[in-house]
Amino acid sequence: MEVKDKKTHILETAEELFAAKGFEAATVRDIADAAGVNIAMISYYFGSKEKMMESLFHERMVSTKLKVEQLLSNNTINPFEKVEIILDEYIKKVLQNQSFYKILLCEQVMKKNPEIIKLLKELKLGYAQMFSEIIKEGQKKKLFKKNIDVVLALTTMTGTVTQIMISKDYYTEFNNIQSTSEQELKTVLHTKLLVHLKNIFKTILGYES
Amino acid sequence: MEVKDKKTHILETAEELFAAKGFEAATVRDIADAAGVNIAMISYYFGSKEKMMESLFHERMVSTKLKVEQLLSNNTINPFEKVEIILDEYIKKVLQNQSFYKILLCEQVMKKNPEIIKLLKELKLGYAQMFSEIIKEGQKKKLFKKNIDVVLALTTMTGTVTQIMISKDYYTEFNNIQSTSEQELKTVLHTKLLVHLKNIFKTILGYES
DNA sequence: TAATATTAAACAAACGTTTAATTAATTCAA
DNA sequence: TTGAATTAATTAAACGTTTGTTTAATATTA
Repeated sequence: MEVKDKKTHILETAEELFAAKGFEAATVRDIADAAGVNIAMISYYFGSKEKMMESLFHERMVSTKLKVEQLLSNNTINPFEKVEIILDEYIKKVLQNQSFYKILLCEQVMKKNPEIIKLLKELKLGYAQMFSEIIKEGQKKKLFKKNIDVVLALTTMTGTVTQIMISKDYYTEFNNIQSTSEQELKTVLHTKLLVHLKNIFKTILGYES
Repeated sequence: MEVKDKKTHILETAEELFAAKGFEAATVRDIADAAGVNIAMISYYFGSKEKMMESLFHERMVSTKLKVEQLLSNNTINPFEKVEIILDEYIKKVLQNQSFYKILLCEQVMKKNPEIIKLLKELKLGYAQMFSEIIKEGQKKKLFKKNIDVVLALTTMTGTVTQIMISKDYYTEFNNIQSTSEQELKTVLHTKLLVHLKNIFKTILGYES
């Protein structure tokens, strides 16, 4: 196996264990064993357990920014359709990368690692800035109402999706959903979340289709 | 100091440290030092660190149930007003007990302690059941629309409020809010959240005032 | 006097990290 | 293309700390 593949493999293993047990409870021995490598390889490759976590965040947060900027500059799509795309992409992203978003959630609670806090802040404010421009565009075209609270709107998006992720067992149990596969459940949740959030955002933005 | 006061004091100290550092990272020495008691007192009073955490959950989750049942049986309040009261109470509760709700969030992610999972499940399903009855009442009176997704609605409530709690720094920074005190910020957030969620719930429930 | 509360010290186990030795891979003049 | 020289990867073992918990002695209260 190539070096980069091996690093990636360790990082993916660590990601799952961090999400399942938490950063402190997931020991380097756990991770090394699960990844099938010697315990010393973690210091060798990443420097330390903490830096391994930072590597994970760098790795996962690079892919987020690109698509969005293309979306912004596209003038053939109307503002609410852009919002719909953002909702769709975000839901997809969270459901497909649940482990990372669980870690992200806990890191937001603790705020312990300064490097991660910095990354998170960039991401959040960047996201808000971008969303803010879409809203301005919609307001200029008289499609959206005035005085929209950008952060509060985004909070409802991230909050709702994240909350479903960590409590989907209750969702399936309360609604008597017997999904055959995990992938099928994701599809159901994606659809329901999208409809739900689209309606909410119509209200938030004052948009009438 | 009385025994019960001392236990409570240790539990409150532990609550803050669990929220700030996470369960694993907050050591019994940290907690004992911060509480000003000998380290052995934690095993003496609670049995273990894990049981101390369970004690905390028992303590904090008792107070939740009472008020709600009174609300349900009150026939002088119309269903949407009941929803408004639930929103108001929930926002207040989270903002006033942020440490506990941070811990709660992380525990929902990890799902490690079976005793806590059990408590959480009871609480969540109970809450959904109660909310479901209010909705049925509203539907019977033709105030609410049909086919309302109870869990998804509650998810937006808990998700939005929780998310604001863990990212209020971004909220204040993006909106240039220079609050003089923490209490004042809570008041502002409470008001904004309540208006925001009321509007969302009008949409979700199909309620027109 | 008996039960309870509190203490400092010690406990074994587990933690993240490092070491020093060994194996594998790469480099490059002959 | 070969084969010694150099670098990189991998290992088992050990490192010093720190972990949660317990002990046995002492102080306090009932």
